Amino acid sequence: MVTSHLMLYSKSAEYAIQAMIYLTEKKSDKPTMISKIAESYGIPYQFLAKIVQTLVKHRLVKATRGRNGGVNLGRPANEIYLSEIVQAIDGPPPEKEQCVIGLNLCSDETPCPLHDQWKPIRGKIRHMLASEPLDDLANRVIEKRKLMEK
Amino acid sequence: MVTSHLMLYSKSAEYAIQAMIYLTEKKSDKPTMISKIAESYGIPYQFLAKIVQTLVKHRLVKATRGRNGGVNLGRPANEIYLSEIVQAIDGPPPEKEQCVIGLNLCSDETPCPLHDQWKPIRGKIRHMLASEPLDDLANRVIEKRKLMEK
DNA sequence: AAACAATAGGATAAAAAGGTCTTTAATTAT
DNA sequence: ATAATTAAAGACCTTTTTATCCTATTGTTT
Repeated sequence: MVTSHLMLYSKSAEYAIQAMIYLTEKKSDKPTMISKIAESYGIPYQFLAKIVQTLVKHRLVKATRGRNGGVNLGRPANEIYLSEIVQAIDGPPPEKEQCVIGLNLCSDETPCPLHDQWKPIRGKIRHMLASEPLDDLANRVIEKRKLMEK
Repeated sequence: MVTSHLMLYSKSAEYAIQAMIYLTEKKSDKPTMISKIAESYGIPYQFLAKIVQTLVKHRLVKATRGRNGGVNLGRPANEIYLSEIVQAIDGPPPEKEQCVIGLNLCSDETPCPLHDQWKPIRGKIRHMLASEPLDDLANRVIEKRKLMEK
C-alpha cells in the first residue's frame, strides 16, 4: 500500500504521452527512432517499443522501417488529444461508471454519499484530458525548457 | 493495461472505508466481528482482517478479543474523515507533488503544461475526502437503502 | 547484398497489489 | 481449568503491472 496518490492513467500511458510530446516537439518530417525517445526520457527501450506499437495500431503514430526509419505522429499535433493517447493504451473508460467508494447501491439514480461531489470532479478530469491538444502541450514544454536553461 | 479509470485510493483503502461505514451504521456499543463485516460487503475475510489491523494501529478502530469480541470505531464518527482512513491504509501523500504527465521539469515554480489545470482539481479531490465526516456518509447510505427497499 | 530499424513473439523476472493459511494471544463462558 | 471464540501476526501464495531480454522477421535505404 504505497499508492497514496491519485492516478489518472497507467505508467504505460504516461510513457506514451511523453513519447507523443517528444514527437511533437521535434517538428521535423523525418522519422525519430524509438531508441532515441527512450534514451531521452529514460524509458526502457523494449518497453517503450511495445507501447509505440500499440500507438501505431491506433494510428496515433506512423512507423517507417529500415535505415533512417523511425516514427512520426499519425496526424497533426493539433488534432491529437491526451484522452486519445490514454485510451489507446489503457483502454476505454468503463461503460458503467464506478462508485468512488465501491458501493453496489450507487448509481446516478441512487447516488452514493460522495457521488454528487465526485461526478463534477470526474468530469473536470475528463475534460482536462479531452480538451488539451498535443501541440499546445508541446509548445508549453518548450517554453519551460527555455526558462529553465536561463 | 486494463486500468482505464481514475483511482483515488487502493482497493484496500476502499475496503477500509466500507468497513468504517459499516461500523458507523450499526451504532450499537457492542463489538462487531470482522467476519460479519467481510461477509456483509463480500470482502475476503482474511484480507479485511489485515486492513482492520492497520486501522487499529492508527486508532481509527478499537478491537476487542475473545468471545463477544470484535471491533468498534476508535472515536465518534463525526470526528472521522475519509482522508484519515485513506492515509492510514495507503500512507501519506507524497511530499513532493507528482507531475500529472511525469515530467521531471514540472513543479509549482516551473509548472508543466497541465499543472495549472490539474492543481485545482487535485485540491478539490483532497477537499472532498477531507471534509466528509463518516457519520454524514453513513446517514446518507442508510437513507439510500431505505429508498431502494421501496 | 549489407546494414538498419520497426514488428512480433515469447521467456523471464522484479515489484506491487491483492488474497490465503496457519499459528498465537487475549478474552469469555462453561 | 479448559474449551470456545475472536483479533493479531507472520508466512505464504496469486495476479497484475512493469520491465528486460532474446530471436527472429519484414521492410527500407545505401
